[in-house]
Amino acid sequence: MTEAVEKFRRISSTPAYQLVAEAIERRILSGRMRPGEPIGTEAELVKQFGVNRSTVREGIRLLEHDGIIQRQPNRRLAVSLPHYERLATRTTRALVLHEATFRELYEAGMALQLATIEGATRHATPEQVEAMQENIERTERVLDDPAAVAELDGEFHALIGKASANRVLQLAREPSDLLVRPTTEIVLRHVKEGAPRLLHAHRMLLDAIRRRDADLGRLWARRHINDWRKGFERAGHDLDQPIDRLYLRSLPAGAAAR
Amino acid sequence: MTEAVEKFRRISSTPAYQLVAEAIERRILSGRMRPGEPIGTEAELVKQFGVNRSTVREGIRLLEHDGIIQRQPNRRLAVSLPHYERLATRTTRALVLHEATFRELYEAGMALQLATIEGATRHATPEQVEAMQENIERTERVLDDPAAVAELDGEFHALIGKASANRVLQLAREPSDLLVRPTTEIVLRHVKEGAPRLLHAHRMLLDAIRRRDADLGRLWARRHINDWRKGFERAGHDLDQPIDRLYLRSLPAGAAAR
DNA sequence: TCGTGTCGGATTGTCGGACGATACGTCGCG
DNA sequence: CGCGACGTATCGTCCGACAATCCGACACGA
Repeated sequence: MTEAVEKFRRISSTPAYQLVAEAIERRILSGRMRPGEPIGTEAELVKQFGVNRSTVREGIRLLEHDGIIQRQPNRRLAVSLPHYERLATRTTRALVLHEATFRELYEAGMALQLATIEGATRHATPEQVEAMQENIERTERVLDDPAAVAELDGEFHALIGKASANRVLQLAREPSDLLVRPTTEIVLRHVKEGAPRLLHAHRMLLDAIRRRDADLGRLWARRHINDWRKGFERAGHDLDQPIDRLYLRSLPAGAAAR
Repeated sequence: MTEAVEKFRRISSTPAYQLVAEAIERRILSGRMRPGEPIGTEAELVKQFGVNRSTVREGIRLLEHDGIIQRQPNRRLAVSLPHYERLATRTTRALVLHEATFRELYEAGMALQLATIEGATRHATPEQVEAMQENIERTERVLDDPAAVAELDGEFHALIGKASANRVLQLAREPSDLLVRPTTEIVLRHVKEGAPRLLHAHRMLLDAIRRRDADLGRLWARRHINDWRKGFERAGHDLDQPIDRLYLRSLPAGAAAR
């Protein structure tokens, strides 16, 4: 089965606006430009690249959209660090479009949460512990309001994420988090004992972090997530259904390109 | 500490090109447009939105860049499913820019790999097992070529990822994978017994998948990753150094906007 | 001195129009 | 029937232009 003729790749020239974006991106990634450093104005880039302003603008938009460059209050362009949130939003959208199921979310979330809590038990700073404590106290005060509790639950897990001191993990975890959050409120609405159980789990997680007891942390993380799953099912949802519908209802209006 | 005056939010109007992007995105995410379905031509969108073509183009670029719309061979625009690779590339870049360390990569990678292999032991199809077997055989034949082995190692783990049948996990795992891959070659170059050990681990992982033995899979995944870490350190690298340098050397030329 | 109104330059967002290149469908010819 | 020429549609790129806004400078008055 020798090939008689050598095959050619599909020919395709890269459009100029992409070349512009790649050129700037390479310079940033190479470390030659640090965050905060200004990129030229559009007019300057036009001169440097020798293309039209429209072309430059299309190229810049891509990087701006990715968050690796940003407009300062001056309106001038500057290198910047991409925020996790933006990335997570993209990933979230992709998962919705691919119609990933809640079961996939549950299984992946479990693995990620366990690793996160373990990191948190090892690396949490006193300030972070303090913030979690404060979060718990606020939760106590709004225990009857599912939306507020769900909101604070999200915040609590974000705090644990930060405390894990592992950015790779955080970036991996955030999308699942974004997808779980909207359902938490739904679960709390259907399961009366949901909020107290959630609060108790948070207390135990914080306790584990304070004791720096990874096993205890994992135990309660597991329970906490299983609570969510049981509540989800008890609320009449099927774990094998795709994520989309429930998620979209709570998609913030301007979440798109932000 | 009551505030005397009520503060205003920072005022900011959304530019038209973003509104265009958001409008189209919402329609896609809502499910009203399915993948493959054509969006109008630029001229049509100009008429519908009542803005200039340049504006439409800037908006379209963003969605095109995200991979949720795509140009067909016709050059016409159509809704499409974002590919994991593209998302992973973004996340990867973000991690490099944030100067995440190899230790974070190692810890997160461990958690993700363990979960992935567990999923694979449960869900791998015969075809996927076959593909892994074939990958192992190819690896045997190029055992002296670090670059080739590293390449096949990446492929092997991608196969396991697919076999896990968990897209959330896959999306979470891919960025770490992309970052680990370049270092594998470096490790193999410095550690003579690296390639055979890697091959053996792959064999054992495949064996575990065949037996559907999750514990065995986890065991070998753990060993496999620890091998990588030890090799990494033995090659003279510090686990606490940021990822950038090593990564960028192997960044493909056109990886940027692709 | 400090706050305020004004002005001009710089920059961006948006616009309208234009051209060449390419993909596709059609049609006529052999 | 096969095949090449031709016209149309669409995109990538370019050009020039204008209003809105931001910034800095400057003068003015309390």
